[in-house]
Amino acid sequence: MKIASWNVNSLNVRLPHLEQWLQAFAPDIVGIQETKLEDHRFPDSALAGLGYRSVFAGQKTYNGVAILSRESATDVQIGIPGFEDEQKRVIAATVGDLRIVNLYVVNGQDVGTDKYAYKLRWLDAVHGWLAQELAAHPNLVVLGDFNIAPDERDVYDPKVWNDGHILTSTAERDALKRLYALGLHDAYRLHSDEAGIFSWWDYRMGGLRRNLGLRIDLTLVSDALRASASASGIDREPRTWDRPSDHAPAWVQLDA
DNA sequence: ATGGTAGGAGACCTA
Repeated sequence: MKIASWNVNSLNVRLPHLEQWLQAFAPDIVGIQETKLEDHRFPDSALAGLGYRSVFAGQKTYNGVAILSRESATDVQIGIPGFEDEQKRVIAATVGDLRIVNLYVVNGQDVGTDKYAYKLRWLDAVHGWLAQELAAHPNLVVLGDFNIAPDERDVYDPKVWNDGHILTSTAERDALKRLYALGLHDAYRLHSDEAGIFSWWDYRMGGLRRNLGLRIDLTLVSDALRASASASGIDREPRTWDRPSDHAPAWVQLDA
């Protein structure tokens, strides 16, 4: 069972890439972020033609999340319960015996801004909710664009990406560690301590060519799933295609 | 990285 996360940066533009990648990689479950599509425009019939069912929560221009799965999804939750938020950043669903939570974490703009404060508030709300989700669903996978690089191995230059920078500030990394403390594990780090493996490269400055990237797209598995997470990685290939998303898919393999 | 590119809306904002 392969489970993946991909920020497509506009599903309208990237649908051909998504279709090509679904056929090549053949994931069982995929969390998509930044669809930037209102629900009536979601291409669910095109994806059904490839064997994937879709649940989604979108809006015009920004944000937008979806879960694609070969098996049907049930108990769909949109947004963080009890947390008022106009931005469509969260969708969760049950697929088979797995609970899947797909997050498009707030970017935060710059440390100290209102958007940064919103990011920390938002992450705090996610923490409280995931504690409840874990209690109800021990087989939990939390995946998405976390907009946090967990540690120095996950950035191309720790001097640039330091405590004063969004995606790497201490408060953001501490918020991620609080999620780990619930009993969630970065699947990639279960099997690799390699540095310089990234999931996002800036469109500017030849970011991909020079490998100036960050690993901010994560798949977290709960304690109960930890032993079955046999492999995890990032599929860099779609980032090399013509007119790509700035993110590559991150994935985890769960054995039965 | 006080810079640059991409997407989408609509004559800037977000990333």
